[in-house]
Amino acid sequence: MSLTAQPSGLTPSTEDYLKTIYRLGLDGSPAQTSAIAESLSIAPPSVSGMLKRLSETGLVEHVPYHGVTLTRVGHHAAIHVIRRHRVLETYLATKLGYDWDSVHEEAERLEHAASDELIERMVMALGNPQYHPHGAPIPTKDGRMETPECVPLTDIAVGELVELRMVSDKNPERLRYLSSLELKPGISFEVMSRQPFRGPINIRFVGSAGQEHVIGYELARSLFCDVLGNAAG
Amino acid sequence: MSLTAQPSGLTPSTEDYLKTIYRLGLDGSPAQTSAIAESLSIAPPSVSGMLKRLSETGLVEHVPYHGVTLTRVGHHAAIHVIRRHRVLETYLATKLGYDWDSVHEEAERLEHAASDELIERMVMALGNPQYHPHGAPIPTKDGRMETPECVPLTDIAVGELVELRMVSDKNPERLRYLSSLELKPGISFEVMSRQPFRGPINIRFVGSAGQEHVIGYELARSLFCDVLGNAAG
DNA sequence: ACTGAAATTTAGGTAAGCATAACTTTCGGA
DNA sequence: TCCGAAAGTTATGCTTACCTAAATTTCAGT
Repeated sequence: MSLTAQPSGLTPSTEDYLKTIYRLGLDGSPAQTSAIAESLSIAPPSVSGMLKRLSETGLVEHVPYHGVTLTRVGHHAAIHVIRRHRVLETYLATKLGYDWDSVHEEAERLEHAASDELIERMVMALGNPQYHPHGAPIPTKDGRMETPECVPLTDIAVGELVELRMVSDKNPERLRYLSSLELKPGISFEVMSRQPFRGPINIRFVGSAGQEHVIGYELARSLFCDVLGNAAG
Repeated sequence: MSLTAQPSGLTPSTEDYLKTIYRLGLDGSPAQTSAIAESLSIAPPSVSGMLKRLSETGLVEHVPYHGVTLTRVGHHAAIHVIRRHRVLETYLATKLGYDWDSVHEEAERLEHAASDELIERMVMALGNPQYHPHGAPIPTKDGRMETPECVPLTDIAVGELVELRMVSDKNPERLRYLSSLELKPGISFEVMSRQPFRGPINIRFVGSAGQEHVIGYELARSLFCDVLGNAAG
């Protein structure tokens, strides 16, 4: 009994920090202390303290007052956690009937407790999936992640025909709302019109029904799409 | 993200203590500090400290120098953890192809992270099982546990015909060994002979093959059986 | 009843992770 | 260039949960 050490050898808290620093660093710039603090709902001084420890263990490169980046080791560990998280989400949604919008919270806890063996067994049971239910890519076991060339809906011009690939939102309410509109990965639609000044975007589903929806700018920023072509063409 | 609090509201450590105190108190006597310490691989003074905290939160009744028992609340929490543990073990073995002997370690970690919703979804997927792969009963959602009237193999007389119900051992090597002898819950055998002074016990499987095995006393203590009747009768 | 070994608790210390309050650094704008 | 707000860090303290060493309590055997 006991031996409640994490399979990864890292603490849950450390894994959460690595994931967050990874995500905030995706644009190429170092992650800021305050952004990490906000993302994890932790006070900034606590983050400073943690960054010091992470830096000492060689997981991150911290330049005081100038943000933090992952080392090669830290990057690898972050990808590993993200793989676990996304496999768990996929498994929960596919095999255990979880709603599309409620898997995140459960996976957030299990990702720290699940061994690699469990994750690989789930991958096998799922038939080696490439994408998870929100459309995000699942990193491979050896730490590579295909980054599909998709673009936020806010960057797509009127008249374009697109396929929704990925919804990068963690708010269950918003996910539920999108789900209620049938805005799930895989669906195709056309951008009908756009209001200026970060205004809402009008879309129409491809197909017989051809329902129209108005999407607020904020929400549209988290809808990533593949461009299929111009509807007029 | 973050919000890595346990679904139960109790810390993993607390849950481990409650499980252990439950198990050690099954014989009706209070659990001793040193027994808890040994079971959890923790130094006795650490256990004393933890018992104080558990006592203050009302989960246990601790009489210093005289052992500890679970309060009603603590008992309920312990059963809850055991249910989670056994459902997880059953699910891992049944649905994800885990070996009979390797589920324990994985369940030991997941039991602290799995929400009630996950556990109930697993129960549904399994078709509401009554027993887990080692034969131990799974407590019901409302905290009741059928205690089958089974007896350790060491208490069974020569000539009795029994069915193996439950293997209460956590050592993977021993479990593997039993597995290799086909000594799994559900199998029936007859007690052929017994050596005195805690000596080994000779058994023969019921059926065409009728293989015989010699079981050491220590091992036999963890094999719990239902008595089916007298083979000679 | 007493005594000594075993069991247990108390005393004091460490590390991880959080917090708040106070200080320091950075950087844009006058 | 300098100044002040914002961002970040240091200082300090808390809780959980572990440790070792030193006291204390219990209890069996005389």
